[in-house]
Amino acid sequence: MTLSSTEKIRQKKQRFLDREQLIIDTALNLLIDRGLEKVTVAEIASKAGIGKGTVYKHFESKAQIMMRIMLDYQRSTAASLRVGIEATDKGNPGAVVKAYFESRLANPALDRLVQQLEIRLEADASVSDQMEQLMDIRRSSVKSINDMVEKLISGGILEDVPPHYHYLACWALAQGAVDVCFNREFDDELDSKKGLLKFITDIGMTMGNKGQMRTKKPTQ
Amino acid sequence: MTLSSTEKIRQKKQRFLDREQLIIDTALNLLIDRGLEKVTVAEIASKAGIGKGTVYKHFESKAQIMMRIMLDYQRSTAASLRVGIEATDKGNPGAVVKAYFESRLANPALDRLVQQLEIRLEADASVSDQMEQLMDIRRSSVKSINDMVEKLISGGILEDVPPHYHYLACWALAQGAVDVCFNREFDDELDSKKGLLKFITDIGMTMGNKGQMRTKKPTQ
Amino acid sequence: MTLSSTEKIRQKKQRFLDREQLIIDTALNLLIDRGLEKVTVAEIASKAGIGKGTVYKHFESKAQIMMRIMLDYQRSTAASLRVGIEATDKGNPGAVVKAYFESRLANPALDRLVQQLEIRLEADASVSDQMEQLMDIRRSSVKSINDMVEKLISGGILEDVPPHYHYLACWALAQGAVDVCFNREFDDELDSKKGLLKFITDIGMTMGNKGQMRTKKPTQ
Amino acid sequence: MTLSSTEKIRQKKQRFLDREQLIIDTALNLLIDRGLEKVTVAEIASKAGIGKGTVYKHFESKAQIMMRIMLDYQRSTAASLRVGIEATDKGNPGAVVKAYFESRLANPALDRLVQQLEIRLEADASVSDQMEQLMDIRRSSVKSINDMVEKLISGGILEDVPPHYHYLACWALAQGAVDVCFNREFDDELDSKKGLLKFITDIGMTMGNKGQMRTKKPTQ
DNA sequence: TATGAATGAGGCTTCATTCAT
DNA sequence: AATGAATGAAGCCTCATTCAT
Repeated sequence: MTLSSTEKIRQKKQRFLDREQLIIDTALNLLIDRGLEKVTVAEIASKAGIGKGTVYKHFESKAQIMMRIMLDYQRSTAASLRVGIEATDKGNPGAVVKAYFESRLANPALDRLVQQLEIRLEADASVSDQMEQLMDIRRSSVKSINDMVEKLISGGILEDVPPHYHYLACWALAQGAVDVCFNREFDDELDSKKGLLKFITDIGMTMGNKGQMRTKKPTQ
Repeated sequence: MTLSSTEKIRQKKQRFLDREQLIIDTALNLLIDRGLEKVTVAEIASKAGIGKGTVYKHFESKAQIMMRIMLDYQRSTAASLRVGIEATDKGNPGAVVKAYFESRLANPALDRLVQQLEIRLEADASVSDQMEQLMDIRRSSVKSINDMVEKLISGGILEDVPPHYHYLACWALAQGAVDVCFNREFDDELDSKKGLLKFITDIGMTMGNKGQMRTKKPTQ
Repeated sequence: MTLSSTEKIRQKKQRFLDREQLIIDTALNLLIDRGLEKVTVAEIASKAGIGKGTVYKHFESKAQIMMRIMLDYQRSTAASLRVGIEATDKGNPGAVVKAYFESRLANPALDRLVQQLEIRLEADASVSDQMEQLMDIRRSSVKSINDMVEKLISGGILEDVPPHYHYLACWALAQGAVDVCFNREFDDELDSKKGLLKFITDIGMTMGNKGQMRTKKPTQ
Repeated sequence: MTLSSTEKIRQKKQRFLDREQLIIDTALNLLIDRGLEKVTVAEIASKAGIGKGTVYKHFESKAQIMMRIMLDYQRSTAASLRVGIEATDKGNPGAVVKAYFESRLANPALDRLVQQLEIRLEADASVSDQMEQLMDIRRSSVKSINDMVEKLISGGILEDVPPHYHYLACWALAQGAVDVCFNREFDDELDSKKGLLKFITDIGMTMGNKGQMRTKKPTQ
């Protein structure tokens, strides 16, 4: 049973792409396990079972591998968000926030890694193009959220503060929720962990909601 | 007017300690300005106006300098916290949280740096002793907080969930608040920045308070 | 109209040879344009529109490609020289020198490249066989020239110094003329360039002539 | 017998500079012996008996070492030339040319190496500053020569062609003379070598002279 | 005591060559 | 026969740390 020539070529291409994904996955695992600055290209290659040179057939540099991880993650987060926004549009006001928290908390280690990567690559001119792409995706997500927030403010559901306050407060809490997973006081059993994250997510979903909080200004 | 021998020795010690502080301060500034992985010992020495070898008279290694920055910061945060706890004991329930947020948001760049440093040094055996010290300080702070939270729960002020939920939620939000300062969507004018941080701090101070939120469970 | 089997094979061989020439030509252009050490086999293949593996069907190594360029050039120079020698034999004493200069100055970039290649490959054992071939061609040329020079010395036309002095002086000047084309002080207009090269060639044609030079302009 | 502190510091600086010269010398020898592309920084360090890192205390990069060799050589050639120009000014018309040939032929291997280096570094942006310096020195030399040539043309000593023809022709012949030393037909005994180089130098000193050359032997 | 020159392990990247398809 | 993905030796350079002065 022979394969056609085009079929063979397709298979080859697929193997090539698979290998690319293998590199990403291996790099991702190593970066999460051993920390941003401890992982070398040689190690990625060796753990992926390929030669060092092969890595450079797929990526121009170590920075590009990292950048790719960031972009993949940003795209996946943005997609989750879009689903959440659609659900909110259909009348479920908490859906965006929930989607947002869920997508970020689905793999806290990855989320945290991506934060580290962003700090690391921020000033790296060699990936500025991809960084710009990433910012584009993010800006587009943020815009969708802000549009939605404005609607919810108009609808009297959210407190009337500058719309991005809501987004950024939510971002901040999610960020903190991610980090809390790595807090050393938090080596608890899984149940407790889930409970806490739900506790925090609930805060995220209600904070800024009109009426429910701040019946009294408690500060100062 | 000659100085006594002991006085001379005291002066010498003081100069030595001043120099040590100079190294710490210089390292701190460089680490904040140029990022964790870009700063070399040579640079610290040069910017501090001393020789590289001198740095090693004060610190065994680069990691020890970083560790020292962490310890200093942890101690200062713990002190602020103690003040807050005392105020809360005297009947101002929000004071701890406020103190906590204020101490962490007083210098977000430093707070963030210390987070980075912790990740960086977590697995570094050469500083495990100091890391243990740091954890001791932290555990002690956490214990004080949890004690207080338990009182507030008993007093019906805070929601009755495992006490450390309150602490960790608060920690998470503060963490997020720190990070939000470096969010690229957040290059706003100062006023807006202050407003947002107050918005977030207020959330921190009310979240978990009984009665005010969660009159309806909004999730699932 | 079907082709005979031998015809098909001939065509195939021709295509193979064409491809070989294509590789040589592409390599040559790249080497001249971008410099000896900047050109990679991958680049040659890509610019020639063939696969990297194919290059290795034609040449055992990168060094062999370079060697081939040298041999081709040496053969072509030797041929020009033979023509010049014949003309000199027929009574035109300047013809050899003129032919020699013209063949080397016809493409100074190529001549210079070949010099670079020779330095590069001199000690490369993997091409010592071909290098020996090249030396054979060269030795044969030199012998012809020396024979001729001896006749011209006997005939009282050239100064009576060891015959190879004349050849080597001529070689030196030609070498210099080639290099002068790349001298940075020499970014002149074309006219000036031509004038200078003629000036130098004239020197080459008269130098070592007995008694006097240039009482009459001897060229064209 | 103790040394003063300043004296100690001076010694230290001197040792540092000596080491720098050692690196240059070692690099020079290796480059000449084994060819431009075969020499690695590790090798230079090892042959100089120092660590690899030490090389980088003295030079920013391998290219800077090469550049330094070029600059040193250019400066030394320029100095020889100045002496020759002064002698010519004092009434010895051949002195410049003689000085020029002698300085270039004093160490043909070095001269040739510098030519190779120039080709290699021409397009290297990382040394463009030093390359500019080098060109400045060279331009200054060329200007002095052209001034002198103009005087000699006015004085009826040199043929009336564009002044830089004389310089470039001379340059070309010197270049060729250098290369001839490495010509494989030229593995002669030393005497023959000297004779040939004198033959060529004489050509250099008479070429372009008005009326006639070599009615008298003009050298030495 | 303070210094900074010296060190070399270790990181990233390139590229000639091989070989399975 | 043609291809190009895979390989890994080898090169350049950085920087934490040491140690002689």
